[in-house]
Amino acid sequence: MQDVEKILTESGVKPTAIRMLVMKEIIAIGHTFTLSDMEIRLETVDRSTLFRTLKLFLEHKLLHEVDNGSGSTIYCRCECRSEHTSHIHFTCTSCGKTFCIKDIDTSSIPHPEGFTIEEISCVMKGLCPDCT
Amino acid sequence: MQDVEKILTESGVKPTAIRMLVMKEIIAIGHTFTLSDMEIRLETVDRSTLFRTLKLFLEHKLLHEVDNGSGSTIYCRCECRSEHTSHIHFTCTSCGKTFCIKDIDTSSIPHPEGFTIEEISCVMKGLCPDCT
DNA sequence: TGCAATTTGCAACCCGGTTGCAGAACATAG
DNA sequence: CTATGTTCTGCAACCGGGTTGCAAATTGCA
Repeated sequence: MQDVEKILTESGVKPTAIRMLVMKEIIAIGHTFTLSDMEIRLETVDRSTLFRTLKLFLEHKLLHEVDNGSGSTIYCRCECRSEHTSHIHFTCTSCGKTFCIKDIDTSSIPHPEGFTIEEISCVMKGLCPDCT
Repeated sequence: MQDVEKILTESGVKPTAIRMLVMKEIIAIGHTFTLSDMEIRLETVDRSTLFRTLKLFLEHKLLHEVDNGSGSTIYCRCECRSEHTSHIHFTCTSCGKTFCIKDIDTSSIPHPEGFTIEEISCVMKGLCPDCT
């Protein structure tokens, strides 16, 4: 188990009991998750507190957001959080997990002429290696 | 003005007054739109009726859906609706319009190893030619 | 220990999407 | 032209995710 308190303080987040609990859970989950996932796993913690905690983590780069078009925000704590390359995400239609595909950079996607690109969001859906 | 009634009947949609009104508005808009856009433009028509009408149009391939991660569904009636290649979409951060980029096929995006791809959703954000 | 600042929980709201239901419009048979 | 069954529409209400105001609890520090 990584030192949760250290992770928080190093990112400038005051390590309250709840925040450490949430970070511990994030690490336990391993892959991506939603606010609802967290609500279910940490029943004792209020929805709004979880929301604010995850928002704080986002601001401090402890997490990043993935948009897979499901409508609900997906949070992800993967190693790429310190890098600045934007990458593709993959959502498995069988197990529901979302993955960061770190080895494909979005800059390898052809750019349309006449448009100035600021951000690329690319999500693939299908079967992950475990579900194939 | 294209013959709205003909467009509907040819797709197997019964051309009621409201449906013709909606289709006329879709053509007038020209680019993409949301349910809320339509609500504002056709104030006299009920939200649920518009919702059901657009859903019907989707089913009959008179429209297609774009997911730009905004949470709300974007509808689009572009020429590509008859083609089966999936393409990239672009949302302008200045004027808010969403465009279908028909000349870039999503199959040109590198695929990750071990994953079976069923669907690719790729949305770029930035400035459109008009706003650059 | 005491007080100010921060964090948390509760309740409520917003917004987009969606549904059940009843009445309106329509189409068809007699 | 009327009666009947079907389809369409509007209303009201609900759902789920996100978000906020506020008061109570907790925390940090003098």
